Amino acid sequence: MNYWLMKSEPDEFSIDDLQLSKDQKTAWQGIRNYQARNFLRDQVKQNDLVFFYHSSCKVPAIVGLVEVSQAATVDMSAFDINSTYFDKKSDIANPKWIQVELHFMEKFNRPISLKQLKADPRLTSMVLVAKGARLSVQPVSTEEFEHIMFLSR
DNA sequence: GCCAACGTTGGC
DNA sequence: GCCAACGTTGGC
Repeated sequence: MNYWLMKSEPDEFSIDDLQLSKDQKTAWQGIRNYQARNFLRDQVKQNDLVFFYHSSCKVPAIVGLVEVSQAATVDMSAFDINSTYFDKKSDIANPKWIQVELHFMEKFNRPISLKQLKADPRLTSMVLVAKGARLSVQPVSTEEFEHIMFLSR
């Protein structure tokens, strides 16, 4: 079992959008960064737990917990010319981009802001708080996971 | 909206 | 394969 953090801009897709969706599941499409793609392809497994992070918004924060309901499959949005995630250099005979499926678990009563995460001495080695960390799919250690779950209660 | 940090592209 | 130029991310 591994733990992850995945970023989403709430204006695009928020934890509320996921909770209110029909089956509370979403295809996590549009990852167009190789490091993030490699995590999705090689390490993110079914039943892994994922912190849902809101980025590029008023209060950047971990806002909830989701579960990987399906491991890596091909992200077909790369071949959809009408998709915002269309990648004209992507070849359907040799798919490059990967998606997973996420399932809603909970929305935190107490979201944990980036400010709070940065200030916490137990979280100084989190990928998220590292300078210039832009990675949109990133690993979370067991210790970090448990501490953040504690903070959310 | 600014801009620092980072990733990608492409000329050489 | 280097690296300057460019594009993107994302906090502030």
